[in-house]
Amino acid sequence: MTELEKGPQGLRRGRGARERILGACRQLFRDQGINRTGMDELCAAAQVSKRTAYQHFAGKDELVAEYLRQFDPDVMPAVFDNTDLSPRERLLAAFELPASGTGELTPMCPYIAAAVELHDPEHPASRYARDYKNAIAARLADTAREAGAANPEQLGEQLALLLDGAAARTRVLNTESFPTAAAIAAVLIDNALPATAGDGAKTTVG
Amino acid sequence: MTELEKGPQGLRRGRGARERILGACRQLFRDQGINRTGMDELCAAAQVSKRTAYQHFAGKDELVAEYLRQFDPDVMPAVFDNTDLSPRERLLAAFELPASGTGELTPMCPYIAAAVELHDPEHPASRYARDYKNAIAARLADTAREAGAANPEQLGEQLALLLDGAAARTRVLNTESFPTAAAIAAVLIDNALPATAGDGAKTTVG
DNA sequence: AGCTATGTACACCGATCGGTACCAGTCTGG
DNA sequence: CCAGACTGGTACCGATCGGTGTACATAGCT
Repeated sequence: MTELEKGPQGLRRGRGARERILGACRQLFRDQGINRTGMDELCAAAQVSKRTAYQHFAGKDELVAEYLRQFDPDVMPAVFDNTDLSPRERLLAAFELPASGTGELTPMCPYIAAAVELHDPEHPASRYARDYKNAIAARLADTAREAGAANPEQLGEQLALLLDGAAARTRVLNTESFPTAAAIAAVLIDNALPATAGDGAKTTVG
Repeated sequence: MTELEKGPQGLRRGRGARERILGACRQLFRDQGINRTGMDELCAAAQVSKRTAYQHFAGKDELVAEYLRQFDPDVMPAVFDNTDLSPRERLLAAFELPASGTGELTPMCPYIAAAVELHDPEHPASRYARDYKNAIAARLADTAREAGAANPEQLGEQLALLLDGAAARTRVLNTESFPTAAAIAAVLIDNALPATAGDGAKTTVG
C-alpha cells in the first residue's frame, strides 16, 4: 500500500483518482448518508471505474475510514491555531465557525454520522471518530488551560459535548442549534475563567 | 386499519403479533441499527411471518415510524410528572434517569439514531423525531417556567441540547457522557433561577 | 356444518448491495 | 517497439434487501 503514494512515477497519469473518490465521498455521504450511497453511484460521481476505486481502497469500510481521516486531520486549525485570537476568543470561535457564511444549515458532524450509521464501535471509521472527538476535547482543554480555567479538562469535555449536541440537534430538528450551544459555552467559560467578566460563582460539580 | 385494534373479537387469537414486532424492533434497532436490520431477521425475532408483519404495517418505513411513536409517547413521564420533586429537581432528574441502574452505557437516543440513519427529513420517522424533540424542549421549558427561570424557553432549549449532546457523545466515544451534561445543566439552572442558591447553598425553591 | 378473518410457512420477485473478472485502451520507462 | 502498470467499461457474482403470492391451518361467529 506504500507504493500508492510514493511510486517512482507509477500512477502519475491518472492523477487525482484518489482525490476524486474522496471528494465524491464528501459530497454523497453528506447528501445521502454512507449506507445509502453505493459504490457504483460513488464511482460514477467520481468518474472512476470500480476497478480503480478498489485499487486505491481495500473496500468500502476502509474508504469510509479514509474519508473521515481526510476530513479535518489538523482538528480545526482555523480555530485553535489562530494566533490573532485570545484563548478565550478561540474557545468561543469553535461555536461560530460551522455556521458561518452560507444561509444553509450546518451539516451534520461527519464523525457522529459515521459512528451512528456504521453502528459498530470497532469499525475503523468508528475508531477514528472516537480519536477525533478525543482530539477536539483535548484541544479545547489545552485552550481552556491557556485561558486560565480552573479545571481545563472538565471545561474542554463540556464544550465538546456542546458541539456534539448542536450537531445532533441541528440534524434532527432541521434548525440551526449552534447559537444555543454558543450561548451555553459563553456561560460555562465565564464561570470557569476567574479573571474575566464572570461573577465569583464557581460551582464545579464533581 | 381501525379493525386492527378494536375488532369485536377478531384478532384476539394471535394476540400480540403487533406488540411482538414492535418489541423486536426495540431490541434489534438498538443492537444493530435500523438499516442493518432486515425484515426477515426482524420477523424471525418477533416469531411472526412476514405476511403478518406486512398486514400490520404498510412497510418498513411505517414500522420504523411506529416504533418511534411507541417509544416514549408521554415524553418522560417519570421525570416531568413526578410530583415528589420540585421543578428544579425535575430539571436535574432528566439527566440522571437514562444512566440509572445498570452498569452499561446509556443507549443512543433512538430519535437521533433514526434521523441520522434514515437521512431523510421528510421520512415519517424523522418527522416524529422532530416532534418528540420539540416536545422534550417544551416540557423542559414548562418546568423551567414553573421553577421561576428568567427565560424558560431558552433554558429549555439549552437543556434539550445537553441531552442530545450527551446521547450523541456517549455513542461516539463509547463512554458515558450524561454526568458531564448534568454538570452543565446544574450550572445553567443555577444561573437562570434567581431565587435559588447561586453557589453551593441548597435552599430548594418552595 | 360453513364463512370470514387472521395466522404461518415458504417460495419467489426485481432491485441493489459490495466486490471481482475480463477485456481493451493508454500511458510509461527501458 | 514493447513489456508492464494502470485505466475505464461492463458484465457478472452471491448475498441481501423490501415486499408479494400462494397454499394451508386455525380461530370465532352464525
